[in-house]
Amino acid sequence: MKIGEVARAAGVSTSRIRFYEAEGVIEPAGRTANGYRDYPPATVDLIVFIERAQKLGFSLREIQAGGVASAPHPGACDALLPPLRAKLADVEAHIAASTALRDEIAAMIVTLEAGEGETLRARVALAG
Amino acid sequence: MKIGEVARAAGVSTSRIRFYEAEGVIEPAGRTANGYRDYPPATVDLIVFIERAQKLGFSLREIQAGGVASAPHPGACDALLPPLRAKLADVEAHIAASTALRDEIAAMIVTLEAGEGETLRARVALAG
DNA sequence: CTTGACCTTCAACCTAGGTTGAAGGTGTAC
DNA sequence: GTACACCTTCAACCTAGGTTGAAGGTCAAG
Repeated sequence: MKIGEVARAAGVSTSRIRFYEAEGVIEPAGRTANGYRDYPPATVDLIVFIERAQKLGFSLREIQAGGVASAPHPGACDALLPPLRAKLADVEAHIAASTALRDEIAAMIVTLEAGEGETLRARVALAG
Repeated sequence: MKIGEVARAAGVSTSRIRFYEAEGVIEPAGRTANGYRDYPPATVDLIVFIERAQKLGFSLREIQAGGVASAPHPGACDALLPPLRAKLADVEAHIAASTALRDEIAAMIVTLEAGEGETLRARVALAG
């Protein structure tokens, strides 16, 4: 598949695919006689996967390190477990912090509604 | 307070404080006769607050738009109510998204632990 | 044979959130 | 009177994840 075909199929720009390749996130494409990149069809799924992983909060470096691009056989996917567990812990901490923030903002609103503006700054400073 | 004092008290660099001021996230400091910035002590709390909000996923622009820096005297604090309410909704949406993300990551871990590496690609591709 | 849609490389630019460094003024202490 | 910490501005640099544009090669259609 030419880069444009892959791009359309995966819903990304061609420049992004070249960028991924240059960064080593996906494997270098083969080349046709005229020098055009020639991708295997699986590249489309791979790019969709990468997009998805990014949305899950993984950086391209993490995705690359996870060996996603070169994880053909089941065994190699095990490399994804440690970063996934770490990410899970991150996200859980984040949820806890966000929940605390929500409560705090709600409390600030109550304070303001009660007309006790002066105490707001103190509340903000003390919280967290 | 001079910028260095504020920086030490808040645990940030002086360059960062100048940066915040330049970006309009905090109000411009007054100046002493020799041209040094002169901050009110409350700036320390404000910077601590900004740090905290950032850690929870708010951008400087959002913090700025929230009018945090210009929350002055009690009366004007009412101006904070609408942005605060908006922020509350944001945070709640954020929590919901993070929770969904957590569940998804947990599901991926389970898939990997079950040794079904081949299905990971499909799961990831289909999710979201 | 030229038009238009592709493809190539490389370099420059973008946002976000800063840091680093050069060049210079200020203030206090010995 | 000079050393040293502190302040000023401004410009350049950094990572991340790309996009945009210039300059040019390729290919099928009309």
